[in-house]
Amino acid sequence: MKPNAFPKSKRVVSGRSFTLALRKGGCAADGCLVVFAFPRDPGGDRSCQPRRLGVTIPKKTGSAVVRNRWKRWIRESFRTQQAAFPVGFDFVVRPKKDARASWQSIQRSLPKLAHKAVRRLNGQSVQTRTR
RNA sequence: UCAGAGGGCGGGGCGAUCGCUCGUCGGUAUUGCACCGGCGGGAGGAAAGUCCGGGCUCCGCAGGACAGGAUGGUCGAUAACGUCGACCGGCCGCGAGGCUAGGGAAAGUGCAACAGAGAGUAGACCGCCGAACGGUCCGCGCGGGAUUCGUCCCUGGCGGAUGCGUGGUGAGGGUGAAACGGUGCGGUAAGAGCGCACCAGCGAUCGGGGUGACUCGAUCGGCUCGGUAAACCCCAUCCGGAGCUAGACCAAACAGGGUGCAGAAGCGGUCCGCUUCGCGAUCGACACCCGGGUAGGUCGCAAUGGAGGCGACGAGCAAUCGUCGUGCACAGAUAAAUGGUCGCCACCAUCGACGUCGCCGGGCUCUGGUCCGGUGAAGCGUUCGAUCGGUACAGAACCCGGCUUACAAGCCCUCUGGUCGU
RNA sequence: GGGCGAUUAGCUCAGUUGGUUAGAGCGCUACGUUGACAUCGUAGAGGUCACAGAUUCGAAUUCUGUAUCGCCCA
Repeated sequence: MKPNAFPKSKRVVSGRSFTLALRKGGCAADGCLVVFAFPRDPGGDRSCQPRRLGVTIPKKTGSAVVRNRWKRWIRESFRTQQAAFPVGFDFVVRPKKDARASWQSIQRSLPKLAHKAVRRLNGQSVQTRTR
């Protein structure tokens, strides 16, 4: 497989995965994006499962054209920098409320937020285990 | 050249690279999913709003009526429409043209604030009038009575004055969005369609034109009979309901039901048996089947298809229709494809050159020009260059016909009015 | 995709057979009361009735279109 390809296996497809990530996943945000991370299969070997991306854009963001632009920019920046993301996680990305889309800011903050979300998820799970 | 009216086109292009989606062919793999490569297709004029009308699908349905909703000049077009075309009437504009829910108010009910005298078979505030009735005053004369013979009183009559009361009036003033036709003459106490003439409007009849809305003309009539139906309402016409998440099919897992004959082997639970072994019964596990149908999937869903486009011919004023031709185009996602980056070009804007043009000044020439300088926001350009400049509105989700709304820059056609020149 | 509803002062709401100058409460401003504040009293400001067009003599109200917001079904 080509390194920069983005087929369906790298996308979050089912509604259940979305709700899982949004409910139980680790969350990180900055001025323009919110990223949720959730491990794909906690029991299995993580390193051989690809990272997956899901984008959710609420209708309040704007017209269909604006929403399409958000989604395409997010997808594109994931596709071009996917090596920089942690392996074996689902990432669900959502635009921050009232944020204005911009190609540069998305590209900059997406991998950073992904790492941050994973870190928070790990800390959270450690806490629940000790409890 | 300025101002304007109507209509149409158009919706940036090419390339590189990294990606997405569908189809197809080949390969890896092969139960399948998947991956790789080649080729081909991949947003719009509004895809939008969901305001109408259809197709299609399911449900309901003997027929009709009521309720409710929609439409509303006429004729036509159409699968249908609240759409389109032509025409008629009304209003606006000098005009080209524009707007028009434009049936019925002499079926019925209702409404009209404030102002005003009065708001619907209305009404007398100011004003005008003094005809009629009453009152008061004056004059005249008749009759009766009294008498001091001067005259006085009473009764009713005639004439005049007054405008006090009862009244007449709808012409004038004033109010209002709206006040029951207009002008003139007659008429009258003053006036008034009270009468007459003409005009406006309404109705009826007759005649001409038109399929029709309607229109033109003549005669007669009552004399005027208002506005609002996007107030209730009446009339005519139309409408069964829901919608592709319609609907059809396949179908894990879990639970349920059924079958597993005879013999043999054999796992677990329970029962028979005092216990063990053994034997037997039964349930489960197991295998197969059944209906319902969840997760999920397939079809619906895309060209032997569509009320498609284009061209020719024909019919029609036109909307549109008919015939023939035409590989001319047509995407199909489903957490939802059509994108990111870069380069070149195009167009626009701004700025600067250059050219041209106008104006001013000067020189030469000697009246035709030419040269130099200055000047120009709101002059021009088949010129050149620059800019981290700008290039709209907007994204298919079953499909069509319309309507409405949004829209950068650019382009084209026809027509009207004015100004200037010839 | 389909079906409903709303928009009036800074905020929450009234406002019906269409009628003069659109109201109420809270808030705001000023003055008074107090040594000062709260409370209280008096006065005042603040409105393109979401926008545009139409009907009407007259529209917040009726009709049509547009915009924004909200709800329901799945």
